[in-house]
Amino acid sequence: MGIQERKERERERRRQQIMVAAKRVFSVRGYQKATMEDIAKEAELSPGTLYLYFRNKDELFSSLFIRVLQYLNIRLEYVVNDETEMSPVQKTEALRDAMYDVYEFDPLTLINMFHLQSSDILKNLSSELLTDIKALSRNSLNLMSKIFEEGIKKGVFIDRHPVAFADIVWAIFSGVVLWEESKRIIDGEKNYLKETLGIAFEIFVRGIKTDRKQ
Amino acid sequence: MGIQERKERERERRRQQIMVAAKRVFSVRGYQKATMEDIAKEAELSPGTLYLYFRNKDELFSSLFIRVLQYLNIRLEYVVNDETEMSPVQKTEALRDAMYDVYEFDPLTLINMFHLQSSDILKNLSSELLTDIKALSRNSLNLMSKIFEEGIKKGVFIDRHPVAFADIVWAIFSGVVLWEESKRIIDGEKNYLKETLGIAFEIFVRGIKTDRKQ
Amino acid sequence: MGIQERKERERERRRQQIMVAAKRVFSVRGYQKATMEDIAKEAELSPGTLYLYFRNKDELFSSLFIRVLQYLNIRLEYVVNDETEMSPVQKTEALRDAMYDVYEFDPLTLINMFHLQSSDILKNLSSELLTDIKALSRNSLNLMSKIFEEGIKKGVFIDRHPVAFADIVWAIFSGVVLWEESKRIIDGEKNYLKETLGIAFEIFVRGIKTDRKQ
Amino acid sequence: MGIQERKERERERRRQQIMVAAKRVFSVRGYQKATMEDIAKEAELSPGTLYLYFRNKDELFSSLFIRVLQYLNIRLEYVVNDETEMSPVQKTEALRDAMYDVYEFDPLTLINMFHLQSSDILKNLSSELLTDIKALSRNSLNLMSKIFEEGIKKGVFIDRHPVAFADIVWAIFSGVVLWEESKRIIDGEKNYLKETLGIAFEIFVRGIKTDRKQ
DNA sequence: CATGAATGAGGTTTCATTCAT
DNA sequence: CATGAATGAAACCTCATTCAT
Repeated sequence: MGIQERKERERERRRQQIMVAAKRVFSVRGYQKATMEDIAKEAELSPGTLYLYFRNKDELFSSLFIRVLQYLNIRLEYVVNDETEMSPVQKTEALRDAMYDVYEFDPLTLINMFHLQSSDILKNLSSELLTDIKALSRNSLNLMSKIFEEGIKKGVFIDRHPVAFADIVWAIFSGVVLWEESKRIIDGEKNYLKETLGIAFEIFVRGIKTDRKQ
Repeated sequence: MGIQERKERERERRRQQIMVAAKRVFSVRGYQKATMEDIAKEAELSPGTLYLYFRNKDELFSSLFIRVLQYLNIRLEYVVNDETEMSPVQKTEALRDAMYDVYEFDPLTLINMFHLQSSDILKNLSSELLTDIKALSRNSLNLMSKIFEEGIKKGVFIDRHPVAFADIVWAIFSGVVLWEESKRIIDGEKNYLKETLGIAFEIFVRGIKTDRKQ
Repeated sequence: MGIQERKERERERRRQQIMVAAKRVFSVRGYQKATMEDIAKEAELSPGTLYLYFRNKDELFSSLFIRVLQYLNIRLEYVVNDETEMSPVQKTEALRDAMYDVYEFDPLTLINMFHLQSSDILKNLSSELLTDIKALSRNSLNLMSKIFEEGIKKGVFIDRHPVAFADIVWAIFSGVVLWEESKRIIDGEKNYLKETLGIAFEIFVRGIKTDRKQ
Repeated sequence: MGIQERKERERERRRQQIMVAAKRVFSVRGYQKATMEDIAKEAELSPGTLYLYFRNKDELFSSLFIRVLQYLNIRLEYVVNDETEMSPVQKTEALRDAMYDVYEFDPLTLINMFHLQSSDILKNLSSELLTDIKALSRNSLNLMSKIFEEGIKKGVFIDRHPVAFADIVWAIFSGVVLWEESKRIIDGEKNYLKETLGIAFEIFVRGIKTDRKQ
């Protein structure tokens, strides 16, 4: 391992350290209320150091999205490229589980993604980051739609454009997550994400099957 | 009408005037970027006056939710208490249209409702307001679940707890709105909310019907 | 005096109060080392208040120039439009005295005007302010050149373009001021501006006269 | 050459290397906007290394003045000790050309010299550096005044104290440079330094000659 | 009741300087 | 000697909120 490479690795480690701290702070405080000083303190670094690794607060925030989207893509690819001869319906179940794991991987960053105020944030991103986010988003949509495409081809799912299905899955997922979270906030109750997501997916799959009896 | 009452009425009028202005400003700017001065200017009042009607910015913001929830309840009651002998499936279609109108009534306040940063906001609410929000939310859930209850009773929908269905409808709705909005933000494209919402509802209803042929 | 007018007057008074404070602080500290908080403290106001009257630090700084340039123009017009039948040479003496008074009016703001770092500042000005500064600068050049134009017409001064003369007067003036000031800084000695300026002007006028004997 | 001496020489080379880089960076960016990191990068060194050769940013900045003043002195000595029997008036022309070359040698450091904000800088200098600057300044004044002294002795120039003349030459020079620069900044036009300086000197020389016809 | 000028705490970001390697 | 990552003080500016009129 060259000295160059070691440095690069060290640098990456620091980035991760900061992102982990940022994730925690943003999760607890939300984007606006989280201060760079909070994050620095959480990372046990000085505020100035953060700026050696991230151009500004927006960019630090956004880089967290990338992590989640990357994880999502990995999980989806795993489902799509499955070698074990899963049926289309089984694949939707695997999809559901993948979505659930994505949520568990980083619940609060994910929620922040749906955060509309991010519109302001997105505008200020370096085009580099924005391009990455777009690419990852599109890729995950494409992967999901492949699942439905296959089901349609095999005559198991009704014949609608698979991307529309993928959109709806995304929407259901977002909706369940947000709805559960918002109930949790208002009521202080624990959430039933797994259960609700399960039912929602079941209903969805029932709705797109060509024949009721499996 | 007593003098007391007239005063109260006048006061309410002012509150509404401010809320209308606030809605416009929050919609365009988002919660954080909207300043109290912006809102005051929009309402053609002075900043100080706002504080005579709302304790602080959070409370003003939150009171907008009430408006949306009230509108939602009115629309739902209309569907539930329908006298025209609509079938359960027709009622779900009416429900879909109601949801769509709710979105149109005040798209951005609604989106902000799903806004997790509001978690900070919700914590700072007067318990009075919070109680109102909770009550209205529950009421709308109950109204929705009545539609499904009826469908289940009539054997048209599968036999699951109607509140679960209502939750899912809420989730689909939230998800479609947010997903469409976020795509609109990222791509700068126009949104297809109506279309996507239509397909999602259709799939949902297909999924909960006991038999394919109506 | 209408209420509108009184308010406007009050507002102008505050602006002046801030500018006076700013002038003092910039003079002592220089542009970069002077902080808005320093100025606020000097004006016995809070930092935020400064921003109600000036968009930002640059604009506050630049507005001081306007004051000096306005004073310069007043003095120059007085010399140019003189009714007392001064000879061209006498007018150059009046010009010299005017320049000297301009320096006394606000020595340090004037010095800051020659401040090259202001190049950065000038770029950030509102075009409104920049336009004012340009206009005032040009006007003072024009006024000065009128003095020389008259002398040339009367055959008292050699026939060169009067604006060139005006430029040189400005340059001599700037040069004397800066040179005196820099000597003062390095040596801690008192300055001899009046004397040096007097000699410089005398030499200048001798140099442009068509004939030694007046 | 002892090992001690070689080290010293090596050290001096490094200092020069840094100063050359600093000159370039200060020229482009101005004192405040130039960062130590910029300079380090330009010198292909690390920021820390700069501090092994210069106590701080101010001292690095000021050491540039020395270079300019040294060059000025070399040029002036060349004019004063001329062997080619130049007349006093010709010497003033040579002086003018020398001043012009000084400006070309390092325009922006020179301008920064007139920069009053440097007052803050000068205060923080090591007395060693300050002494050097003073000595070089005085020396150049003395050299210039010798030119005028000779002219006075020969009856070509009027009988005033030669140092006063030297002061005025310095002032005219400073003034022209700054005035030209500030016009360039405001108008974005190219500068006419050579031309303006030429006219100013011509007028100056005309003004101190005892007789119009040479 | 209404005003709106003033407040001042607090946020983001920069950069001269240090010090462990 | 040289490095360069890290520091942290300090600057500018915003804006929710107050209070004298």
